Amino acid sequence: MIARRDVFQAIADPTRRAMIGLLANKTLTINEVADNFSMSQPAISKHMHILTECGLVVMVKIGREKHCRANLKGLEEVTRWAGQYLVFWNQRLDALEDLLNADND
Amino acid sequence: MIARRDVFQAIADPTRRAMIGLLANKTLTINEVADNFSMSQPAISKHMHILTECGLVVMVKIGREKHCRANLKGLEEVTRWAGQYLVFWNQRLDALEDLLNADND
DNA sequence: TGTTTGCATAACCATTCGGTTATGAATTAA
DNA sequence: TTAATTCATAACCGAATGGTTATGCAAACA
Repeated sequence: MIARRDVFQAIADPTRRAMIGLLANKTLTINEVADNFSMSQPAISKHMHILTECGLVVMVKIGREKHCRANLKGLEEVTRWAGQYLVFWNQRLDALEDLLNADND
Repeated sequence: MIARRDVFQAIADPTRRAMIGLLANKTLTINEVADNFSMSQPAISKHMHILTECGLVVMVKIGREKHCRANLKGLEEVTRWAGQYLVFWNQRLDALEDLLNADND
C-alpha cells in the first residue's frame, strides 16, 4: 500500500479529521458519511478520496454503494513524529522541575 | 497564549516540520534557521511566523536578531488526537489476534 | 557617519485547496 | 423497461498556500 499523499496534509483539514472520528468504529457508505456534514456530496467524495490516498480510509464497492472504513495504522506516523518531540519536551520540563526542587532543599 | 492558527495545519508542511526538528533542542536566529534550507529568507520568515501563530515557536528579539526556540507543548493536541484513535485501533488488532489464537487452541 | 547585517514587508506569481453546480454511469427498485 | 439511487467526474470559482524579488527599517560595525 503506497501512500500517495502525506498523512500530515490529509489530517490538516478539520472536516477530514471529523470523518476519521466518524469512521473510527463503524463502516459507512459515502452517503452516510455525507449525512453528517452540511456540504455537497461531491465535496464529501473529494475529502474521502484524499483520505484513501494516504491509506487512512479503505473503500469497498458493494453494488452501487461504497463502504468506507478507517485504517488508522497510518496515524502511527503522526504520533511517532509528534511524540518524539513531546517526550523530549516533557523531559526538559522535568529537568526544570528537578532544578527548582533542588533549590528548595 | 491564544493559538491563532491550527497546529494540524501548521505541521502539514514538511519544511515547517523540519524547522521544529531543528529548534527542538537549540535556539537559533532566523538566519541560522535559513542556513538549513535552500529557499529565500522571506520564505523562511513566513514559515516561522506561521509556527509562532500556533505557539509552536517563540521568538525573542535581541538587538537586530530574532532568537527562535520551540515550545512543543502544542504538539500534545496532535498526539492526543491521533493517539486516541491509535489506541482504539491497536485494541481492535489485539482483539483480532486473540480471536486467531483462540482458533488455534 | 556611512555601510553592512538581520529581518520584515510588499507586491507579485503559479499552484493547490475547498467548495459549488451540472452531468453521467452503474446499480437497484418499481 | 423505466425510474430512482449512489457515487464519480468535469468544469468552474474564490481564497489560501508556498514561493519569488525588491525594498525598507533598525541595529551594529568600520
